[in-house]
Amino acid sequence: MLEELNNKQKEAVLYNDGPLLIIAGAGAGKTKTLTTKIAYLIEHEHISPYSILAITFTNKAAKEMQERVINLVGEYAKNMQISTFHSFGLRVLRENYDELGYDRNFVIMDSDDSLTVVKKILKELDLDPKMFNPNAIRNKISSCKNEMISPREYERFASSEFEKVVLEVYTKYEDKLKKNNSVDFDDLLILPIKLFKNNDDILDKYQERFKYILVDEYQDTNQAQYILTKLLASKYRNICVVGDENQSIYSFRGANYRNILNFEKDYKEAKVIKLEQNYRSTENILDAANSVIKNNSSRKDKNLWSDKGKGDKIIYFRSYDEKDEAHYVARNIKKLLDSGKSADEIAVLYRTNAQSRTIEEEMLKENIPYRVVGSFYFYSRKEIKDLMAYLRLIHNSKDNVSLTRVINSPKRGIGLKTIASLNEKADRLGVSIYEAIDSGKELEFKNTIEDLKKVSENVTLTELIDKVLDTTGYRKELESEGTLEADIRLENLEEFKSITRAFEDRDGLISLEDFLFEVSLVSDRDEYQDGANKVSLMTIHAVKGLEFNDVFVVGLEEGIFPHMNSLMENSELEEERRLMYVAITRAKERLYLINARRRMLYGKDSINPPSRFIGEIDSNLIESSEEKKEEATVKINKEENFYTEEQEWNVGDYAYHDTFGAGRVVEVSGSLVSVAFKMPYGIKKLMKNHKSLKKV
DNA sequence: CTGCGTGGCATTTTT
DNA sequence: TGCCACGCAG
Repeated sequence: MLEELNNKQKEAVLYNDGPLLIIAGAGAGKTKTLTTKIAYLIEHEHISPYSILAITFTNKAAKEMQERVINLVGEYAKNMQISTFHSFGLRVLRENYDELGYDRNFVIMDSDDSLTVVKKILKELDLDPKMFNPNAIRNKISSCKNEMISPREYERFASSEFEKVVLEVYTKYEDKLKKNNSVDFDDLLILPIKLFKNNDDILDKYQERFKYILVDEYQDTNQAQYILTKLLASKYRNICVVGDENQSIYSFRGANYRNILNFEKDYKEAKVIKLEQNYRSTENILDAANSVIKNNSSRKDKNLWSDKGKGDKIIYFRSYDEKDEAHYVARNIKKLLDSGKSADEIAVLYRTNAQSRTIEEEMLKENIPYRVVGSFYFYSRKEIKDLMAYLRLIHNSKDNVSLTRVINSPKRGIGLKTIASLNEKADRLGVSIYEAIDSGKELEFKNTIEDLKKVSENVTLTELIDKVLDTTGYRKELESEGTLEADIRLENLEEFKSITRAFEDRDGLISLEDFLFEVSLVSDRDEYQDGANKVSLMTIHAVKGLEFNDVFVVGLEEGIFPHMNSLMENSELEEERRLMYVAITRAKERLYLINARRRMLYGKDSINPPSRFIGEIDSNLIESSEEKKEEATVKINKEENFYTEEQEWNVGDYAYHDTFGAGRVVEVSGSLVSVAFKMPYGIKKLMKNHKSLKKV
């Protein structure tokens, strides 16, 4: 078992007495170390799998880890608990819903549902959603919850008008969820904490059960996850966390990489082991990653190295526009495929989902097999959400969110007015909307659901779905539409049935309850399957933990990557840089960095200077693509026709100069502007309308 | 209540 | 650019 490990990894596997922090750089064999460690605990330390809790970042990672441990020690290992924080929280909740004041059949609301609730509350409060962005409010509520700030506590912080609105919405939001017998994602972490804090005996039970706790991707834990871990580990202190602060990319949803930097303060007796040998990438790629990340200030010292040799240089290509960029990517992927490389080993990475579109079009044109991971994933499609809402309603009729979603879909002549008055009645009587229904077309709807409830007791889940689609008229409505779009929706519903069937094949019968819970926590990344023999298109956030021979990073422009919204705060810029670090370290053999001189953005043409991250890579590691030179000359000639119109300049504007690169206007006088460029150029006086100077 | 058209608008990353 | 909210006519 230990043979395949290096010394550091071995040390990490063998140390099982007390807190352990494993600092593992990208590609340093972290998963291997963790799985071997678990296997070792079971086989050599004779720890019951039942006492082991391992937390991973995705459900898929959990499943893989479990499989690998089973391979090492056999089926016996099935009894261990490997899950994400959220699934673990759900499990605790299902075992203790009563103490927390929920009904057995509570439901989980996804972020879309939460947003719907927030919008609804704004309406009830008669607040203009244009003045108070529902999304921003939802995010604020979520971050409060993740930092364990209750509405009552938030009262002390809320001073601005926006915050006061948040406070009001937050209070109502919590109230509504409870009344709906539903919980949101954040509750899955917070409610267990509440439970443990208020019931020593229950906490003790879980501490006794999970004597060994392992947490992967520790740099991405938020406050709630941190506390949850701490509570569980505080008795036996056998806690092992693994992470890399350079790969912390989720602070926007409350992750705090300092949790990893502070581990040694929390556990004074902690042992620290660094895994610094990278088994994934060539030296050039690693050097590039290191030279980028060293521009960040707060990090633990770490020195990633590889014995794979220098390898190919990093290829940089500056395209004319986003179409040209996509074309370049497609052409080079074609070359790779023609030379016998597998599509599985190629990835195109971008900062924002919106960028996938152009790439996708080009892949279609060039007939390259591809898949887009994430973005518009299966469970967020309208027809799937509708079907899910029906199923939830059958399971828990108090679920007002699901009810309002489907009460008029397919059309039943129940409009906004009817729903509003039902809502009001329900509020008045202190019951759910479902319970408040007693007449009209609504009653027909209610009867349909009642019938389905009875049906659900005697049929399999897959059969139930057919019944739902038929008796509600949902299928019929789609069929009568006859559009291509409707056909796709029908196909998706069939696809959904094959998922439920797979569940049934796996576990025999699956109950509606188990299914709803299982499905509400699948993420888009969980859909990612190996061996599809397709090129992967995904955001850098989605690619974490994966690796490819050839990686194309597109859109490396100021304002896109690093993203516009992160330029003001240094901490946010550093997060973008970590994102760049993650992107680079996905590549095993070849890395392509690409950007566009101009690009359509929000319907407008915009010109962006190259990303600063490119400049941070030692230039001797980079080779400019050959194609660049030919194309660039052609394109530059083209460009000259475009930019001769008057340019208005103001102090503070960002500018881009063909020779001097990115700069910022420091003075405007007459027909001249003074622009501060990066060293060695410094401040230059230039003609306002010169072709070489563009506003960014 | 429903369907259609328009105009205004915001656009990061997601368990 | 594409989505969504809104207003209007049937």
